[in-house]
Amino acid sequence: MPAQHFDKTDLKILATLQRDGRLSNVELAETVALSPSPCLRRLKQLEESGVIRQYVALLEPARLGLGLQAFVRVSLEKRGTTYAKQFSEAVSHWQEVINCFAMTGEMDYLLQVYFEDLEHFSRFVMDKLLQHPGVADVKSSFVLHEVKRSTALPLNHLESILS
Amino acid sequence: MPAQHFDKTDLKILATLQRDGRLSNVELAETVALSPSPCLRRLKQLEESGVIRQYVALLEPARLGLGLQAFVRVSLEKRGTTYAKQFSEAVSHWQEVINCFAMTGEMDYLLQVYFEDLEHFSRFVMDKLLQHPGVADVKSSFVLHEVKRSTALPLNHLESILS
DNA sequence: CCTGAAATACTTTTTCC
DNA sequence: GGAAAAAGTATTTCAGG
Repeated sequence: MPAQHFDKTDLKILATLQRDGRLSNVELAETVALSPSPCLRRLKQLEESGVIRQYVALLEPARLGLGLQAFVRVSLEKRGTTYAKQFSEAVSHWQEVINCFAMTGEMDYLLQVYFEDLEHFSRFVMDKLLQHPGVADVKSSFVLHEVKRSTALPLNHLESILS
Repeated sequence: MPAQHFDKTDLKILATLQRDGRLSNVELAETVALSPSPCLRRLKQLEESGVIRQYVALLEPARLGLGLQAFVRVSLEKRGTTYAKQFSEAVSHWQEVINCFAMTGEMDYLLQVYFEDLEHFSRFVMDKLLQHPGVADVKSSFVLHEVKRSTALPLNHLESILS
């Protein structure tokens, strides 16, 4: 699954949809300087190839009462892969956890989590994380403010590949 | 900007759009068991109130040649707020940086970054991060694999508020 | 591989109940 | 909140360059 062949127009389409995922095909075609039919052809191809994974609405955490964002570093006791599997399974069910990555370094997992307040956070750590079998260590850092928040991946490294 | 008043239908709309941001109003209305007109009324209101921040397409990093994901913890020398402002400004221009948070704890900033490979990563650290005035320390961890990847915020904590 | 045009099908929007 | 009508767009296909 290496990078396929994209031309400039493909990259424009991807860049545009990363900013506004609700554009109609006609609007998209305009912004990438193409007529609707080839634009739609390309779009379908990009969707089917899996480069475009999903279209989503991004919500504002603060407006939903989720005023506290944190990153939690978790390490597990090493007993084969049993704990790891269990932990992955549990994480996928915990709704506070938006993202979870298995990491290199001192900690095994990095969790990105949202909470209403510190009490909510405390319950999460006490009742879920620390109750979970194999969890050896938990360290948390809280987000003071968001300097940059985005979902858009860089694409310009692909521009050099094409003419 | 605390949580406004949402009823069950509002929450269904938000939950649905978090999963599929391209649904038309008619489709959305069907899935939340409402007719199109009140559904559109609610949607517009949710958009204008700012709960819905943006609609985006999510791309697949691996398909774009971005096989290396990392979290970089940065601390700055403490000299008033000058360095902090400069750093925030720089970060917003660095395309490798998807997210940047000012944090509590040992490190001042946590950066989520994507790279083609280790060489690309190395250039970023050497040429950008370490060249930047005031950067005192840089520590990196790499993502081994994604256990959970999402953009959907939890909403069920709001359900208890309503009847 | 793109353009343009034409037909078809939907969606949005509005008004009223 | 629902229904229906009207207007406006989008999608899709096809012929042609």
